[in-house]
Amino acid sequence: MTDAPAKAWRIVLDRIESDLMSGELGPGDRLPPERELATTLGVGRSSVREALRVLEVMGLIRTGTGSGPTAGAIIIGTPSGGMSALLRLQLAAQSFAVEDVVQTRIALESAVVADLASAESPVLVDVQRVLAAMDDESLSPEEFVALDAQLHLALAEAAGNGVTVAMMGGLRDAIEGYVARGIRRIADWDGAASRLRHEHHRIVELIGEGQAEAARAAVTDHIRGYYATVTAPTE
Amino acid sequence: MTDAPAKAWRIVLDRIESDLMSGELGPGDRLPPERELATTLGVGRSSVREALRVLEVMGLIRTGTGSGPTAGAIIIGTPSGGMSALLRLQLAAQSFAVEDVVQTRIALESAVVADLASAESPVLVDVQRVLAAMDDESLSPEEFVALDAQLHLALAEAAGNGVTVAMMGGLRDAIEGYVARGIRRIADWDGAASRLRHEHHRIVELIGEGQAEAARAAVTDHIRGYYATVTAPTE
DNA sequence: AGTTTGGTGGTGGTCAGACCACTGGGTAGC
DNA sequence: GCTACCCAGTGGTCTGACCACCACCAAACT
Repeated sequence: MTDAPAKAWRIVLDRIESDLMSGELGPGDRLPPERELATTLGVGRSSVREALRVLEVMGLIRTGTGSGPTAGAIIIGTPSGGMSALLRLQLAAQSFAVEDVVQTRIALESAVVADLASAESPVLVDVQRVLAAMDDESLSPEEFVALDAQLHLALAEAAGNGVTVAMMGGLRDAIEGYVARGIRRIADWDGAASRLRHEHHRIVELIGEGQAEAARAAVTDHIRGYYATVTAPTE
Repeated sequence: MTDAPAKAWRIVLDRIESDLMSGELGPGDRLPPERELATTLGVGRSSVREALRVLEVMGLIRTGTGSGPTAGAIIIGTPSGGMSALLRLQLAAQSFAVEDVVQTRIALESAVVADLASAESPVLVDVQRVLAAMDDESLSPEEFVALDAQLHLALAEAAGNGVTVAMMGGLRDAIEGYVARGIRRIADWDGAASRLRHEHHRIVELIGEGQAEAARAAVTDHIRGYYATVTAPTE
């Protein structure tokens, strides 16, 4: 009873995970060809492919046809892709509520800015660059939203926490559909954009001044107001 | 050039995601049989299986053989495992650092306790139950750690944020291996356990008193101390 | 009648083989 | 020397087949 026959695809997945943890495989390395993996592990090629598909969607590998350096399954760490795919699907399955996603985003991002504000000399060049780009008042709503995503991600990256970056990116991607739908319903877009710009500048300012708690509060209000704006009906 | 031929398995994945978002599919529903999906979408069964495998690993569906209510691919209501699988793999691939995972866990959990402390009358029955169970001094380290995981998860569940619950569970699972390895190296286990017990009680106490900031600080110290204990060498 | 037994159909799980598209390098021809 | 072609290796896909499993049900048995 205890020896449940391991599913073939799980054998492959476990083996690759084990090789990753032992250092046998690392970023940039190429996995053996599917056919070779199949014979080596004693499973069918289709089972190998099922495992590789999981790794691909989770953003661990990138597959390419043909020959040469870009061909084959290559280990490449792109955590954001897998995270957003996971969150988006669970959101679609109604396992997650949009409100919870927003709240979690606040929790993460407020920690990020508080961390940045407490840092000696945070590196905010990317943040400042995006911040300046957003000051262009001729931006379309879509462009503005895209830059907004970049800005918040730049903040997370400045904090230097890869996990938080991935999670924040995933959370934002997951509800991108909701945001895009809400954007078009905003009556006073210029006013809303102006307010968001001001809040962005204020947050970065507070970080620079080292006021962690104030920055945390500002980010909380900013995000909550952002989603209130895009979800609230105009009528 | 613009019409990149969509990969067959992505057709399946997109279709299922679309059906989920439109409400065509929901928790508890059963997906069509693999063979039927294949003919319906005009792809091979192997491609369908690759998509289903992704959904399964992500914790969205559960597959079962035979016939009856447990057979087929069924949409899971409460997701679990997907997040931990993703984080564990990314951790293995060195895309994530353990330190970042710990830091992110602190960000989430401190927000949870602050939220609970600010709540009118948080429902902490589960928390209290686990807390009491952990007072048993005859617990083995393994049992203690398992209960510890339950306690922290119970706190997240009390806050009522499904996303945070999933993320915290995933973060903890992902580094379970590190914890388990570190546990065995602790010389003064009884002392460490005693300290952790005291901190747990203190945190719950602060929540009850509505001291959000103090609870946040206590949780931060608690988690950081926890990982410092299990990662620090005994020598 | 009630019970046991065996069949039956539908499900996922797996494998083997085949073919295609793509890529890069080597080779034959110019 | 240069160009064009062919070739080998890779992932991507489909097809067909077989197995294990399980609920249901009819036939056989008691």
